[in-house]
Amino acid sequence: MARSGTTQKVTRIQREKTQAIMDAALDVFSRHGFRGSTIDMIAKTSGFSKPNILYYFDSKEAIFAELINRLLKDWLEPLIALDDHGEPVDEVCAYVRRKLDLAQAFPRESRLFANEILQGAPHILPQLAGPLRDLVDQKAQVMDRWITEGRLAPCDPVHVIFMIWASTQHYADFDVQVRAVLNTPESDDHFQQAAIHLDQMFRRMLTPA
Amino acid sequence: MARSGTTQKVTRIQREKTQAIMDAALDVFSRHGFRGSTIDMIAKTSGFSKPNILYYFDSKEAIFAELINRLLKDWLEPLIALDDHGEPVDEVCAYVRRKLDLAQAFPRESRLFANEILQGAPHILPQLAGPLRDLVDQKAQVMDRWITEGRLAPCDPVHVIFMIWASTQHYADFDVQVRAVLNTPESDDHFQQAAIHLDQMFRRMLTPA
DNA sequence: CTCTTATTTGACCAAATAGTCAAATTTTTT
DNA sequence: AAAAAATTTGACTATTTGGTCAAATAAGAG
Repeated sequence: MARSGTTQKVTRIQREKTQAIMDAALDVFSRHGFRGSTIDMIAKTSGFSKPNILYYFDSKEAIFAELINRLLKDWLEPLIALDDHGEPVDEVCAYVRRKLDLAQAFPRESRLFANEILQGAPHILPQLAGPLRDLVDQKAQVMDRWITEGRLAPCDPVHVIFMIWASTQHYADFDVQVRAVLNTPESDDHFQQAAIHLDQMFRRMLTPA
Repeated sequence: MARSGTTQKVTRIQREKTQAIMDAALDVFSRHGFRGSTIDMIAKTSGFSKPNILYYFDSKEAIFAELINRLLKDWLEPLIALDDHGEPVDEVCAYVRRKLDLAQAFPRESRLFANEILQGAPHILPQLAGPLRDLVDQKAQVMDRWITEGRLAPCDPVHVIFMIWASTQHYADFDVQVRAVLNTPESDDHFQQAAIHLDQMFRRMLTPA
């Protein structure tokens, strides 16, 4: 018996299988969204039978929920790491860089998140209005202080944060479009270009006159 | 008999109904993506019966295709309007403004497009690699000329365009998240804030030293 | 090795879904 | 007002889908 959330010895097989299933599910959900994905797709991708998958997870819903909850933690981390004792412009640019690296390293996670938000965030709206908002407010306050100290150019910190999210995640979420426009079906070269571009731009935006 | 694409007199009812169906379909597809949407949802949203919808469109696929093809035209227009005889920074900022207005006025279209790209652009990849790429290349050349003339700050024009797309569409596609973070469930106030913010930022990015 | 527990799956079910069709109804034409 | 054409829909089919279950198999404890 696996499944239930009660305290129970977790076998090696359980650990490995749940991980493999979640990995396959990430593949599928990130491409097709929740409603567009089927357990059969996850079964095929992972190589396990459908009943076997449902032995480890109660439902399709449960797989998705588990995925997105783990995701949210990693998602906040780069912003948490923004250090109010650091050099303002460098700190923001370092944050941009961390977000871009995350988009490059975890494009599936980024797309999963984008899909969820596009569909109205049915699973994580509370977390957005709670922990995420609190974190953004807190870091926006830090940036406001930097502005009054004349160490950061005047701006609307929250919208700057939106701009960072948008312009970094774009390279993961709109990957296909980026590749089509740049005519680079293979290779991740454009991430290097993007890193240079974004650093340059955010420096200009935020360096005090 | 409606349906077939051959030349045929189009009745008033045909015009009105196809329009109503496409409007309902936009609602549904933009929220759930292609695979996550059902003809029944479109039927319920539009108030017509399912067979009635299939009287006007050959298939679910056909409705989606029609929607996304019409969309693509409107999508390119703001960039086409970027005038190479205008004042560089003003031109780019005007483009930003047009894109943001579009995101505010047509959020469903923006989400539909985002959904399509997220899923790998199965329906419009050729258009991205064709007309879109050509247009972007052309406008990037204009911007490159402005840079050599010293009328635009040095930058990578294509990535600037990506940045414009990302940061404007963010307000439509990630609407739920924006509202959650700003704590403004109602009202479109944040679009006004965004307009000011984006104009300020892109001016700083692109005004020559 | 043997007993117990954990894992795996083929066969199945009920609901949802894309799409069909003939018959009924409405609109337009004459 | 008829006749012809266009529109509408209830009932239907075949397929897909989320999920169940009992029986079979594999792992682990003693």
